[in-house]
Parts: sequence; C-alpha cells; structure tokens
Amino acid sequence: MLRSRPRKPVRKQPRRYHHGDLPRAMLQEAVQTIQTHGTEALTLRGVGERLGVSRTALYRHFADKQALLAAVATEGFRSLRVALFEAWDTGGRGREGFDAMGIAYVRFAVAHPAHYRVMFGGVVRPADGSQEAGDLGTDAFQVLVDAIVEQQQRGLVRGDDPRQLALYIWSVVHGVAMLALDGMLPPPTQADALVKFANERLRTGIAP
Amino acid sequence: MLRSRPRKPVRKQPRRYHHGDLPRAMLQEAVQTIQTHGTEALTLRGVGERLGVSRTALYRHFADKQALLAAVATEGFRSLRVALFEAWDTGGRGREGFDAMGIAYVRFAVAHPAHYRVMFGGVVRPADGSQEAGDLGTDAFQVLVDAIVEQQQRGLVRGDDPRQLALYIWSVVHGVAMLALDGMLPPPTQADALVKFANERLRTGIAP
DNA sequence: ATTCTTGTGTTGACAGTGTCAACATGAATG
DNA sequence: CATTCATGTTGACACTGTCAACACAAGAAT
Repeated sequence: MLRSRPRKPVRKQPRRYHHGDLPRAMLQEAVQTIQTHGTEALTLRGVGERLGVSRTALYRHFADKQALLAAVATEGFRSLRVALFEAWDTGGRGREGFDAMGIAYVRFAVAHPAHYRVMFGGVVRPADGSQEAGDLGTDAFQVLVDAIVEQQQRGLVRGDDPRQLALYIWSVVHGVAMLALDGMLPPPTQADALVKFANERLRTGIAP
Repeated sequence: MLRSRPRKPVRKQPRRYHHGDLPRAMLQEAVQTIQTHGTEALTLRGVGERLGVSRTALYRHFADKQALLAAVATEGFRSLRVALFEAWDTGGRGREGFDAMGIAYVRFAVAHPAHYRVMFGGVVRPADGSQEAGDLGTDAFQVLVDAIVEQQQRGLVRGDDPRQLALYIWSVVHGVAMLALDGMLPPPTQADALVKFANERLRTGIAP
C-alpha cells in the first residue's frame, strides 16, 4: 500500500548512546507524524530514524505499535479535555459556555482528524484496552457531566440522569465530528453551522 | 503486527482456470472476513487463497486493496439503507417507525462493527473517494430525509430544512453507534437504552 | 475451423513492515 | 573497581501490497 512520505531524518548533533527521554520524544514524534502525514504513515522504523535511533529502540519503552498508538490516544484525550474545559469555563459556565464546548469539541476533531481517529478508530479501545486512555477518556467525559450538573442546578437543563444526558450529547458532537471528518457534510453546511444548529435543536427538540 | 488467523483455505473442487464471478466472490469473502476476523485480518493473499485462486488474481477486478475496501463500504451502505427503510416502513411511517429507524441504525453498527468502521473509518471516504459508495451513502441518507419530510407533512416535526435536520439526527445515531463500538457505553447503559433515551430527548429537547 | 485478440489467472520478485533473539553499551550500584 | 541492569543495536524472519512478465482460455475475426 503506497503511503505519503514523512519528512527526512533530522539529527541535530551526533546523539549519545542514551537518548535523554526517548518515550516522550517518540510519543511526540508519533503524534506529529500522524497529524501531518496520517496514521498509515506512522512506522516504527520511521520514528526511530527520525529520532536518530535504531528501528527497535522503541520496544524498550512500548510493548508494540498498538501501545504507541494507545499513548497517542491518551495524549489526545488529555488535549481534548483541556480544550473542552477551557471553552466551558471561559464561555461563562452557562448556556453560552455549553455551546462553546460543542464547537470546541468538533473543532478539535476537525483540526486533528487523524489523531482524533486514533482516539476513536477502534485500533485502541478507549474503554478497556489501555487503562490510562480509558481514564482520560472518562476524564474528558467528566468535564461534560460536570457542566451538565451545573446547568441543572441553575435550571437550564432538565433533571434527567446527568450521565445519560452526557452520553447523549457526546453522541451528538461525536457524530457531527465524524461526519465532518468523513466529508459527509456538504459544502453549504459546514461543521460549525451544523453544531450551531445542533445546539439549538438539542435544547428545544425537533417537535414543532 | 500480530493478527488473528482467518479460516483455512477451502476449495470444494479443483476450480477451472476461469472462476465464474470472481469480483462478487471476492467482495463476499472480504465482507465475511472483516465481519468474523476484523479489518486488519483482511489480506489480499488470504482472500485469494480462500477462494482457491492466486494472490494477485484480485488485481484483475480491483485496482488495489483500497478499491476492495471501497466495495465493502458500498455493500455496507446498501444493507444499511435497506435496514433503515424497512424499519421506517414496517414501523408505520410515523413516530414509532422513526424511533425504529434509530434503533435499526445502531443495531446495524453493533451487529457488524468492523464492517461499519470500514464505511466510516476514513480508509475510504464515503463522500468523494469512491463515487459509488458516496451515492449509496447519500441513498441511505435520503431515506432519512424522506422520513423527516413525511413527518413534517403530518405535523410531527418542525419545519426546519429537512436536510439539516437529517444531518443532525444522523449525527446522533452515528455518534451513539460509534460510542457503542468503542465500548464507551457502560454496561448499565446499553446502546438500545441510549437510543431510546435519545429518541425522547431528540423530540422535546434537554431544556426543562 | 483456424487465427487473433483480449480478458482473466499465475509465478517471480521486490521493497517495506512489525517483531523477536542475541548482542553491545553505559550509567548506576555494591 | 567490578557488577548489574536498563537501554540501544544488529541480524533475521515471516508477512504484506504491488508490479512485471508470462500462461491460459473464450469469443471475434478471418
């Protein structure tokens, strides 16, 4: 299968035998490769080469390629959680902030499509596979639950089970993000517009 | 990367040089392999071997592996469209039928997780990549749009742009399906239950 | 009927991949 | 200083997708 080529190996200076913090560097390199060249361009040999290290050095820090991908997913959930909370918090922790959360979610996915796919693409299961990824996934999820509870206390959202509500809303934004990534949103209806529409319908429903 | 082994090659009788309908057989074999052993277990050599045909015979009918996957995606959209329409139609083409559509959608994804991922996993873009897959994707989408228009005429759904509404609702079920496939729905909250909940909130909104 | 053409299937080969076993290195510990 | 052990390297292997060159068969053209 033909794949696009990542950038050439760059080693600033002849590395010492022991690289300072290889795990961190490898994760970072993997994230960048995925972001700029897609997941299929991520090859263990390439990562090693670009870090000026041999092809199997990675195995001293990650069990296998899946483990590396799991770490990438973890990193993604961390960033997503930060982005969500920031949108909610700076948006005023009210209706406006909640809408901002939805927009931030979809924007994250659209800005880092390949990375987002690793998080949810089934290569690594956020729920059971990597324990850490699962925790961070639920961490990001928790931000949403908290926001819902806070809105419920202010009488902005009905008093259903907040976790159920959160799952529902997560489904909406996740669905919009996926459709956007798959290019199923026709040009006139951009992702942002759909999120805006979704936010309105989310509150008042689709019944007349 | 280690992968689970598909079943052994089975050739009933010494095949003729010209296999009757190889494209169809290969597509079918690919779908079955993906369904029972996952997408990563799909190998061109394996497909050929299991059909009692050489490893590169596939190239006379598909441009490359991606093309085969595109065909798999197409087949999936066809099935999905049928399932959706049947649920809508036998459900009485009303509120009940609409809810049934949502359940049918998620059930399809849960019943054929790997196949569903091929349809939306980004390996093949339903929108532009394979023209045929795109058409079928929008065909399935059209079923939803039609159902919405019909409900609007009966006063069951507000008179927004039906395509926008359809995109929104598609996002919801697609999101639920994806979360279910990723195992992010905790045991107490099964996929069906979430769809049921989603159907209610979809109509009346989350505001108090 | 015989030849030709063209669609279909085969074999050989190649570059690239993830992964393991065996070995090399060097920093920390006694 | 000697040892230990985490860390990095080299060699090898099985497996993959893909291409080029070849073999075969069925229908068209003669």
